[in-house]
Amino acid sequence: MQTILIVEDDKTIAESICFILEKDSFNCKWFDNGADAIEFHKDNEVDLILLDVGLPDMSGFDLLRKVREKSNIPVIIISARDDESDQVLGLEGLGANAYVTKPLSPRLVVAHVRAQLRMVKPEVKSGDSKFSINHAMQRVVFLNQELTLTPAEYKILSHLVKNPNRVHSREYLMSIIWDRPHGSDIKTINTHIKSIRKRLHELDEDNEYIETHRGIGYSLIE
Amino acid sequence: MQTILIVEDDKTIAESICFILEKDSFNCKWFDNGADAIEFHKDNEVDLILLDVGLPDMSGFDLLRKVREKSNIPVIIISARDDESDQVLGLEGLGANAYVTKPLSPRLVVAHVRAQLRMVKPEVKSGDSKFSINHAMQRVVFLNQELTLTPAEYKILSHLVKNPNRVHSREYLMSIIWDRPHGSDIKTINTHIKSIRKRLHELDEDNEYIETHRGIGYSLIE
DNA sequence: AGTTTTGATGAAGACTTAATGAAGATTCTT
DNA sequence: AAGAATCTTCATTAAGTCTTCATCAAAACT
Repeated sequence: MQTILIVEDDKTIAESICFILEKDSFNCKWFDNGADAIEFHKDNEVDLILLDVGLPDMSGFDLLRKVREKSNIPVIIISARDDESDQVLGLEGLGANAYVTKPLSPRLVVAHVRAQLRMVKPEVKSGDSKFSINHAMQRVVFLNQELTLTPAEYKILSHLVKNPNRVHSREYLMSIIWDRPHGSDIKTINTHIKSIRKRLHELDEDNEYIETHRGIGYSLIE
Repeated sequence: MQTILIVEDDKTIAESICFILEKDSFNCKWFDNGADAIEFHKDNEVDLILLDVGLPDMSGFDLLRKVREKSNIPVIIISARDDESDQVLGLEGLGANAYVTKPLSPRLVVAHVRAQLRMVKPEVKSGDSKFSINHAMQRVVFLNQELTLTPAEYKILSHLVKNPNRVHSREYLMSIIWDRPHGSDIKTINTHIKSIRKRLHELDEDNEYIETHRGIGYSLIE
């Protein structure tokens, strides 16, 4: 599931876009101000940002600049101003990837989102991974054996398998386990990772597949 | 040199876009009809297509369909019609990557072109630097090897890599390490730099990449 | 050259973060 | 409601990291 971050102070617009995106099975996260959005982006995996340039607390361009310090994900700018110089500044100078102007149709926005994500994810499916997922059975297959996992373990490991070779923050992994906010300790993840590692070691003692990234989280190595 | 294919029957528009693109050191090829453009695309390397949907001999969407049979290069659609359903059809159905409507400013078109090409070729690094950043893994890549860095080292080095050839004061580098004020000795930076240098020397003994600027700070030389 | 200032270096100790094992709490099943 | 499985928390240990300090080396200044 891909996460779209929408930064837009107009609740109506945000909600209608979210509605369509979620129907299209995207995970949609809305913020009505830049500061919270930056905070979220810092700790979470975001696949694309929809950004209104006219925010109450900071310029959308400032936000884009901040985001670009950390990642290269596609950013689609939403603007009321049909002003060319703004567009050029956003696109050219800061690396936004597309530009839509208000009034906008949610369907068009979703089309843009899809167009961008299609570029970014060329779906790298290589056959030589030691992991695969048996969706129907809700099992992770490791070295041709089906692992016996608890629900939480399955959620974490299958996500790691689907997105290998990148760091996943503990916060993000937490959000995968529960559907709704749940105020429990971040260290819970350590324990789940521990038990996943234990199960992997039962089938392959010698290798470490889950790597710890101090201060951040974990990644699965292929 | 990257080649842009322009398919546009309005000579004035085509010429002004070509003019700016070529000034921007793109190689620009113009066709006023779809058939010739398809012919050219078949036998030549094209990096991006600018496509007017209102062509005399065939629908731009038909052309896009033909192009997509062969390649996945970015296609930017130029349209006089500001009609949503057309946009969605082009973007979603056939895999266009961006959409601009007439009347269009050549500068904006170039901005879109750059935005798209940046996505496709993220590894174009002008001076083919020996450094790059693997965001997903939160690692700095040096001479094609991923460096093992502590969090503080990663923060410092990745910042230097993103902003090479300029001096960064110790104070500033300190501020990068911590989120909140932290009253510790400025000389801490020296120690971090020392250990970064040590790691770099493990992969390249002979060169010094981090330069000391007495009384100020450090810089990374590309 | 001699003095002063600034940076490099290596190592020790303080501090932070993660792994571990086990116990308690919660949820699910029967 | 009992029992089993699972999830979360906790205390402890282990590992890794940051900062400081003392000492040495290099550069700048007189």
